Amino acid sequence: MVRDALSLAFGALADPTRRAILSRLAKSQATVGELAEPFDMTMPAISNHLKVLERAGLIVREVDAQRRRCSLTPQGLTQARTYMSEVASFWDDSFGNLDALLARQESGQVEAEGEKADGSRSSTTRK
Amino acid sequence: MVRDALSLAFGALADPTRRAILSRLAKSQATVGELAEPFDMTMPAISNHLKVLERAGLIVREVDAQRRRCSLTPQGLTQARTYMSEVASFWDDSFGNLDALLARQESGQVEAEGEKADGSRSSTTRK
DNA sequence: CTTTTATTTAAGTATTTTCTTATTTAATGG
DNA sequence: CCATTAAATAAGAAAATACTTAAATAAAAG
Repeated sequence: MVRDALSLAFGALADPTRRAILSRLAKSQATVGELAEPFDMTMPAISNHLKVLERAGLIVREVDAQRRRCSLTPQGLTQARTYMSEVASFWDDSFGNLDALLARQESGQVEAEGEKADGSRSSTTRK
Repeated sequence: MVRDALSLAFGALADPTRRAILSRLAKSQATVGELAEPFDMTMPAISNHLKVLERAGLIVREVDAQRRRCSLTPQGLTQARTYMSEVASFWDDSFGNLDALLARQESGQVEAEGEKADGSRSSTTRK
């Protein structure tokens, strides 16, 4: 039940409503009500999405009288991007040249393959 | 039930076992059995994780006799990284760097405001 | 052929997630 | 004070996840 930070961040990003909220917040901060407005969803549902985003370190909420002003925070996103760069370094030049990767992909070139795995025993059922 | 590509990718990344599998595959491709080996989990469980990673466009499986050789594929990861860069552009490089934001946040100043949402009736219950 | 190896599919269950409606908290404004 | 506004919490239901064991498939090896 105590998920690690990366799982929380990626889990939070795995939902279109939450991503839309983040995109909205990338433009400017907003109150809960303002964030809820575009969605056909009740406030408690949005409130819960915001809780998920907050626990993931993607947003922060500051109290302003009876409103909660939400804004983006770098933490969660930074960690997540770092992890992805590590995995992507397999293709990705020297550790993080996204543009180069995008260019390669657009031109349909996918490279990779090459190294062989070592030998190892297998487990069919339980361990 | 038909999730969008980004949700599939982030959802796939939101699990430590699957991330470990990806990290392993970033070193070299491997068979299902080899991938299962480090985990205290049955083969069907791993098989399902691989299915999730495949549907997310993070890995591909090629048949080699009775084994399935798994390797990373850029698609899913690239899309996910692109999305994150967009959100992160709020702070990030070109659009005002991270340090600037941190400074702004530490000093309690949160910028933004400015645009007003249009006439928005609040919805306490349903919409 | 029959057995072994590698992996998937099927079926069932426990847990988590994502919504809902109803209620509560708490600050503002008359 | 009392009504309104803004949001969170509670309780509960439906669906999705992440496992399990058992059985099926399919190629390789004897």
